[in-house]
Amino acid sequence: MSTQCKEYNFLEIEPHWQSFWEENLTAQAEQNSSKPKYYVLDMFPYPSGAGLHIGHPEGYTATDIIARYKRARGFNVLHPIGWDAFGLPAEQHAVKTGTHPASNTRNNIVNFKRQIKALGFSYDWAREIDTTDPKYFRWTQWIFLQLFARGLAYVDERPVWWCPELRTVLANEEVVDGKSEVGGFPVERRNLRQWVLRITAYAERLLADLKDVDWPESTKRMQEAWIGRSEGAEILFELENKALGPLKIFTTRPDTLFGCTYMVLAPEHPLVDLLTTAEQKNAVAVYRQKAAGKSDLERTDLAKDKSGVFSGAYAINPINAQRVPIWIADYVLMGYGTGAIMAVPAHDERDFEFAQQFSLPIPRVIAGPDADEKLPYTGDGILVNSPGYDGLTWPEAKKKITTYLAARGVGKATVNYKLRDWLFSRQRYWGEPFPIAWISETDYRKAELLRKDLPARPVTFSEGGVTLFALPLPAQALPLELPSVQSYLPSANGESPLANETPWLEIWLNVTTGAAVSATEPCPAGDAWIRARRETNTMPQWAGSCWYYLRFTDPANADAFASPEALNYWGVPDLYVGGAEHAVLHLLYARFWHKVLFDLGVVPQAEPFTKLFHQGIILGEDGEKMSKSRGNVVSPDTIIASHGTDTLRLYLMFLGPLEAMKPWSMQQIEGVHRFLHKIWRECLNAEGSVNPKIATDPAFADSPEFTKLLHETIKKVGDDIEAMRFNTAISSMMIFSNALQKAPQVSRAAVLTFLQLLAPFAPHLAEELWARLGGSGSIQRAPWPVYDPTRLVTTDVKLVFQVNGKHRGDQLVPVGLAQDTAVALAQANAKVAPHLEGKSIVRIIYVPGKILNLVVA
RNA sequence: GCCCGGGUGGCGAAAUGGUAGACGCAUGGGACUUAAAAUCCCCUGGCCGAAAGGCCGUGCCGGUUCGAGUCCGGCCCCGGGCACCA
Repeated sequence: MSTQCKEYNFLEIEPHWQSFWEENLTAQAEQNSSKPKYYVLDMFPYPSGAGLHIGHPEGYTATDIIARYKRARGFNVLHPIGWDAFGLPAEQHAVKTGTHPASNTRNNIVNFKRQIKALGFSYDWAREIDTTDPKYFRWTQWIFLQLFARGLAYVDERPVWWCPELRTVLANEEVVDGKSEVGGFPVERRNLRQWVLRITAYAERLLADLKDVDWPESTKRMQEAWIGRSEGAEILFELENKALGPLKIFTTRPDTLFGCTYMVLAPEHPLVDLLTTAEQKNAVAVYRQKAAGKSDLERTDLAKDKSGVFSGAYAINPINAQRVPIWIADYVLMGYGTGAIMAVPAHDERDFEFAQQFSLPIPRVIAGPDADEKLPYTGDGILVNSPGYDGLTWPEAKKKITTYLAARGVGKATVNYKLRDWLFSRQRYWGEPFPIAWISETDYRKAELLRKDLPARPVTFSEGGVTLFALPLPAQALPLELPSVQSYLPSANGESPLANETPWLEIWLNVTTGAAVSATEPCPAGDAWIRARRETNTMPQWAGSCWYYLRFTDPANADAFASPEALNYWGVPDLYVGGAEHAVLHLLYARFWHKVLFDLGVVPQAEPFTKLFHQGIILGEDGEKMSKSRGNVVSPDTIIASHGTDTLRLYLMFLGPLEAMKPWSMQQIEGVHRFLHKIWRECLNAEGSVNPKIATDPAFADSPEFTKLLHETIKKVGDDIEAMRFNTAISSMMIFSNALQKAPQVSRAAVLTFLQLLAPFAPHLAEELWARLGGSGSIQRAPWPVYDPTRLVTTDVKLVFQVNGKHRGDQLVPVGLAQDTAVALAQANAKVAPHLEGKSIVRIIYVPGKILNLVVA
């Protein structure tokens, strides 16, 4: 049932059809369908208090068009949405107001949902998920247990980014230019007990499998760079003080071993204290302290000035037995390789700078093609000053020297990655609690007899001389829910607010069932009960988004994160759309978890996101990034009220290529709005009844040109949707509507077909006009129009005449015109002839139907 | 510094190596109207020209080609990412 409005009253039409669709379940994915499946997914939003940003509907409109198009093409479409609702802003709000983050989150979700519904997206709301729902995070915790059982989770005291303002640690990736990504607060280094996930164990596969996914090349490159694989060798340098054992270094250039004139240890290197000589002790201690006080920002940003201090110790170069001084310098990072390097100043820019500063020798061992390149020389070349290896090329020498060292047991070829293990804990309240209890060694030994899900090696942590063992809760005890707390404020020493909740924290734990009783109560009877303290850290926001795309296939399942049937049928998203800002973080973490699940045999594919697309950023009208402070923010709510969501959707797609960064324009949106008004007027007269130009007689035939254009438009719109070129799809619909307007009379069928093309883009208007023109059922259920290739055939084409490559004229000619005839026509053409006068044709290039180029001299 | 994108009218943009500027916006002119809005029609890359027409034109310089926005080489500018990773 359509509305009765006489004019294009989008404020009446849009809510009308939104409730119609909601009541008639147009968007729900079918269960047990024999249709082919299509799974199209948006990156689900964090429901912030600020509401929907204009960038959200950009990507969401694109996926909605695809979803509606695929449904019309006979696919069973899964198009879900949910909430990535754990996270810092909600918690900071809780800290400020003292209200539970859950209630704030709930309010935000209500608002987001209202906004998203007002945009008319065809999400399957029956599959809505919320990462903070215990029914959901139960499975987040379950996946963590799988990682834990496989030895992929461990605890480590390590220097981490601590943000005093946020009172939490942040992952490397969450720190930008020495400030927190959220809020932009300064961060500092602190040593804290942390959960860490062994993502480095998957480095090779995360890198190799990038070749199998259809992603933007730039995003693949970013992940490649992030993983940062480099091949080289580990080499052992004997120390003069043999009692200390060898010094292990990593280098990608074993071929330059003869050029090593000093060694560098990172200030944090464990050997520093041991090998520093008495005379140097003071200087080294001072330097180390200074280095420790520097943030990484200072260590890298002020990078150009190298600093360091001599340790007083020497190592022996394994290739030529030379004595090499050992320096301590913070340009070597403890976190990469072995935290120690051999310095080859002649062929490494950093070593060169350092050597110059401290007047260390810089002997050349690689000669480039030109006799005397300036040092440092990092290019290709052959070895010199390397007795026994002179004259070899770089790769040959690399191989030969590595082999030589390996044969003597002082070196081996290795691969290093920049990728570090993933810091997985936050000292916060508003996140998934770890399903872990800390217990004594005695109790752990007992648990080992009762439990089969413990890791091969126990995860332990020592503090104040006591070693605690990490016992996972049994899966049946999940979810482990958050206790209610008095204060959401973390303690200043870096412990989560959960650490203050003694009744939740200190417990009697049943090892086999995971049942818990507060330790203030007497210990329940039975052997399985032990004393335990719960883990107080919570998981980072990334956890919930690492696997949500799997939950959508079977969101209500209480026995598994999703059933094998659902996972087999729906698989992974066929298309995943979201911002490029997640190029490394979310997308890398999710790939890691997916591969773990794949290894467990619970998901059938090795990669989660086969096809990925990033929508571009929409700038303000001033061409700057939208921001409150600039006052150039455009809110979807405002536009929906002034122009309607169909206009907004169409405009967002018409702006330019989806992936491009483009400025918003209030003038341009009027053009798109007029286009929709025009379609309305062509379909309906001022009284709101069918425009008399639309032929009611089914025998009425459109002109051949009009029919041809219709079929061209069907083809173009379909092709463009498939290729996600929505802007040109809309152009072609505008061209058609211009023809529609000029035609004195048109068939009803042609107009209905056109409305179907428009329907994925402007579903409300299309549905309304479809109903008023007597289309049967919902336009959303009508099968996608098929173009007739025979209608696209043209008999006459415009042939362009060129003389010496310059356009000189053109003429309408029959398709498949013979070359001789074409040349004769050109010669006879009044505009072409003068350019041929007095000249002879030396060459003819004829592309039938396109161009005839006469080369004359 | 390194790795990706991208530079086309007044503006957003379009163009399997084959008429550069489709489509839309804006500007100007006209029709309708008492008037306005809305709508419709026409013009609109630059220069020369009364016109017909000509010349130039896709960041810059060169090259390949009958023909280059598109391919190749070298630069310049803008945006994004990485950045002492040995």
